Amino acid sequence: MPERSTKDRILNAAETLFALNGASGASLRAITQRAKVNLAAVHYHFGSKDRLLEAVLARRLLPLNAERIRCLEAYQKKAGRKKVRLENVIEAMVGPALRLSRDENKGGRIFMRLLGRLVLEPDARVQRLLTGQFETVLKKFKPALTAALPHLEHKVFFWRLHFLVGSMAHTMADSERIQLISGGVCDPDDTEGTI
Amino acid sequence: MPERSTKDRILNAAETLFALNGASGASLRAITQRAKVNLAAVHYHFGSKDRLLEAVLARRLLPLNAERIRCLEAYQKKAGRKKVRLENVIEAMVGPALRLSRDENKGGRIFMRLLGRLVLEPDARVQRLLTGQFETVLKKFKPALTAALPHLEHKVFFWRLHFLVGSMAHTMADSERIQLISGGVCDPDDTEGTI
DNA sequence: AATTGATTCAAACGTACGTTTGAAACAAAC
DNA sequence: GTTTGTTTCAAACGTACGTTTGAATCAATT
Repeated sequence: MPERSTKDRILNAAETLFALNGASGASLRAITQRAKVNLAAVHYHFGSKDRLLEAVLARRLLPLNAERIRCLEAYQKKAGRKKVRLENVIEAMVGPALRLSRDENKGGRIFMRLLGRLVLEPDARVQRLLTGQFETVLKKFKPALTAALPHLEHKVFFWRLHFLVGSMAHTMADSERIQLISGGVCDPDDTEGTI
Repeated sequence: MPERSTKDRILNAAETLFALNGASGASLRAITQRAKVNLAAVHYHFGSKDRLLEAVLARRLLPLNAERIRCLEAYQKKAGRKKVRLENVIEAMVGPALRLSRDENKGGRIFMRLLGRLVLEPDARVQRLLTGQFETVLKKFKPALTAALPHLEHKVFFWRLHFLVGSMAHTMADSERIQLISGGVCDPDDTEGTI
């Protein structure tokens, strides 16, 4: 394997352990040990544990959300004056995330699992981090979505969105449980089936 | 207010703080302080923090699951040789939980929120605790459910169950987010609407 | 009043954590 | 070869946590 920089080794180890044990459950000592790096390196390169988590998120979330917006705008351009079809709006939203989650060498699955966990994380700073990231995307998508679903009440729309987020978070965070509960009938790695 | 026993005061404080801050995020010091009880009282009455969490869960989960099974069996008795209708099976599953969540003086809402959080909690012991409780219920409900949905593949069935659990967990744990994200259109306290 | 058992209390213990420190190792420029 | 700035390292610091301890308090019994 190619020797990566200290910074990247820390980011990768942190991503994995944050995903497995939660943000407060993964200690810097465990992370630096896994990354084969000195404990103080985290504070040298990132400043604190919180900022390390920020960096872990930003590394994947910034490109992901940029790609989502890029996709949506491509559909909007293609549609011209007409509204974008619902399935395309959804594709622009979910597609980039799924493509990332499949891109194993970019740590996709692990990151998705981390994301699912963090959505339910109690910590207030984590929540601010996430909603801040998501709000910019939501702002872009909301008009397109409401236009594509004119017959739907606002209320119903938001509830559906809410349930969808919950399902996604649960699916991403707990991909083992369904295997256990279903007695092995369902395969969480079957990404196509999941969609 | 009626002065309750030390044990109950601890259970109530623990339930609230576990729900607000997560199982590992709520310290015994914060719990005992809220309960106006000495720190050592937790270990005297419950033995350890883990067993305190168990007690918090058991206090509500045992009656809840018993009620679920009781409801289902009542429907089965009424149906005689015929199979129980799907909506009744679901009522037996979700109804008792919702009735509990509405029963404010039994701490329903708080406990539901705790439950939603714990489902996504990384900790392995917590998971074993929950799945252990849920399995007995699932065993009772599975035949009734598959009978009520004969046309559905096993695979699809379990996926739907999985998504449902995720939605419920998210809804129960994060009742504030939908208000924030919807700009106040959705009211998380509107239990009827939620169903 | 004395005894017993259950409960409460303040204080301490040991451990794990995030963070800080100051010196050592390293690399590049002169 | 010396200097300069960056990166690594072992060690320690302070804090918060779960847990333990042993004495004090309380309530009921004899």
